Amino acid sequence: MAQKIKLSTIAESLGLSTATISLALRDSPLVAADTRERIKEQARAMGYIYNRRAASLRTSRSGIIGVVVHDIMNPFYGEILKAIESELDRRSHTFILSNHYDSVEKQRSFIEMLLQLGGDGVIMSPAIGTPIEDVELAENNNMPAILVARQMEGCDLPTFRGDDSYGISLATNHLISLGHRTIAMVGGTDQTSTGRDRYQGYVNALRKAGIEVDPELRLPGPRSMQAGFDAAVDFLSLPQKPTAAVCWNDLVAIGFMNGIARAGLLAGRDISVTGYDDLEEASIATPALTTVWNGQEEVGRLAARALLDKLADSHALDGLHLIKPEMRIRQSTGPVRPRS
Amino acid sequence: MAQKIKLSTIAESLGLSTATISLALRDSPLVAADTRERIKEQARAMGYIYNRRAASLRTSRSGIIGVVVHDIMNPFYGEILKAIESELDRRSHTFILSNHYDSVEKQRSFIEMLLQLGGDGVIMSPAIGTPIEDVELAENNNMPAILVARQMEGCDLPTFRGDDSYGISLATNHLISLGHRTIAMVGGTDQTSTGRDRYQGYVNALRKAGIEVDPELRLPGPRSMQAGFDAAVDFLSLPQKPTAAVCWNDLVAIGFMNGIARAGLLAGRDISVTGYDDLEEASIATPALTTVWNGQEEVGRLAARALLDKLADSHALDGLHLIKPEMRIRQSTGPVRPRS
DNA sequence: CTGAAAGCGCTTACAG
DNA sequence: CTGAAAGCGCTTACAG
Repeated sequence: MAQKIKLSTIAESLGLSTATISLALRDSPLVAADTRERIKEQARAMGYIYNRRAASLRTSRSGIIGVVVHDIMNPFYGEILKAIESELDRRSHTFILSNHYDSVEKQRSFIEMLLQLGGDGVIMSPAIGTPIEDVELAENNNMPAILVARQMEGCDLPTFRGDDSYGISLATNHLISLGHRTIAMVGGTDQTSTGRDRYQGYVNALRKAGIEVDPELRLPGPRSMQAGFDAAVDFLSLPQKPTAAVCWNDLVAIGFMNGIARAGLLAGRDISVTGYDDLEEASIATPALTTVWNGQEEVGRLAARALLDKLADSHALDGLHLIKPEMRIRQSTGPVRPRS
Repeated sequence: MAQKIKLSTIAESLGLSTATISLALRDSPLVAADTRERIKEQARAMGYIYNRRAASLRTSRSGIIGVVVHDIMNPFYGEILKAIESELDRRSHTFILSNHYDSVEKQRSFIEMLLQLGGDGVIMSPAIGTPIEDVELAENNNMPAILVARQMEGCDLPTFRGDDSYGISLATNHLISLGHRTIAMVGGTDQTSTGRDRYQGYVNALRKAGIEVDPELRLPGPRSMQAGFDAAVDFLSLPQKPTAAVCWNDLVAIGFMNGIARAGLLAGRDISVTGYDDLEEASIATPALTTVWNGQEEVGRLAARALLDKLADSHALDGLHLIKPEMRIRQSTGPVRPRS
């Protein structure tokens, strides 16, 4: 390649100053329209590449937004990210993505890296055990943070997530209305706000229906397809012989349906199964999965907007914003059939 | 927050020069060990944040690597990304991710953005129709590019992908050895090198076995679960009544298995189905999917290493590097059973 | 409407 | 072993 083209290269070639070039390239009305055009044309012709680092050093705005979630390969987060992406894209922000895999260290080093890069803000689904100092690190260094999908105790940051307790009670009530009385809860953990809320929603729904809560019917575990698949074995050997399973999410539910299928059992006929999230895959699964729509796109979109609003420093929308989940009834649930 | 801490803030507080601080923080042996410790301690205490933009402006190295693929939500790319991530992480590079969704424009604006940010290099799975100029744009501006999963004609850049033609012939031969003679190919497009190679591999395997190739048995389409699901309907109404389907990838195959299940047909018993990629989900699917391991982790890891090597400018590994696929036989394929 | 000059926060020869 | 000074490529008051 030839020599590096910079503002001053263009300026010299046109007999103008760098100030004029800089203004013209950013469409400033301070530069005469025809001068502006001439400059832009020349920049194009010379293959000029705007140096954002230099600009950002000067303006202390980088146009970079960080996003860190548990695992981008999980379609639940994928759908949130997609919404964030399309929202940021239209406002020409760059977004930098990272997984934290629930490692607080990995998450912290991401935040530090983002600060070093001069990130304008960060959207995060906090890792389990995130100390409040880690989000304060961002905030204190002028990098506002927005939380998605998970909540943090004692933290007033704008937070967008589904109403898990309510959502899971929809699923539980649906099963109860089909006549199920022995209902297991498969997957999840008490270590996240989501986990606690979902279990609580399940418990509340049972109690309200006058069904005794049996802690042994809870099969906690990871939130993956593989985990659901594995849990099927434990489920089938429970002495209580549950007739239905409220699964933590769609991935667990799909894995679980595959798991019981290996034992010759069909979801919706032999065992009723509900998911959570309403991923694209839910309606394709066989049988089609009864699940709870959890508003991932909504969460992503609102979070991105909240951040951009905060950067444009309009009014801050601190605190929790709950998205109302909705039931999606399909084929994986049906009237109770006693298990032999 | 208080006032911004920079090198000079630390320097003044310690009565040293910024040069010494800068060197000490980067562990230069030019600074006495105890001075170095004192400086680091002070930096920590003051909450100093290294300004990478400033450093990068000076050194013209940013530590940023761009990665752009069709769709990060596709687990095939997800597995490649995971391998790249773990490889880059250990060398403390930041990676910026983007989807191009096969839009050449979106891909180009990503490359331009990366150049503006001073990206050190880019790993890409080129969008359909990517003009050679777009990768040259990167290369000419001193940002080396590495290709993964897809090849570009007339382009000698280091490229890492599976041997698609060979891999699909493994799947086809497996079906032929089970007695299948009427084998459909489901999903895929001629617009990518991968698509052409896979179709060719299928055609070659059939010819070698003396089976006539019937173009109507090809059902091209997108490479998603939904597409496989939809294709099942077309497949079942083919007058040739194929007994087996070579699917473009695991997603298509899983969707396809679900699709035929809706018609009461079981993969492996009624119709034999093969996938491609050997995603984590393949072994969990019911029936477990017979598929072809395509070395995603291998592709990601090698690509990341090749890029880092190129940046450290050791020997360049230009040209095509094929990963040898391997057959994974599970339950979704079985001996031919004539369809009524 | 355009230009001269300072400064963003680093790193790197060059001195000492 | 440490310091003074220039410079990376922009943008932004400030003049004119």
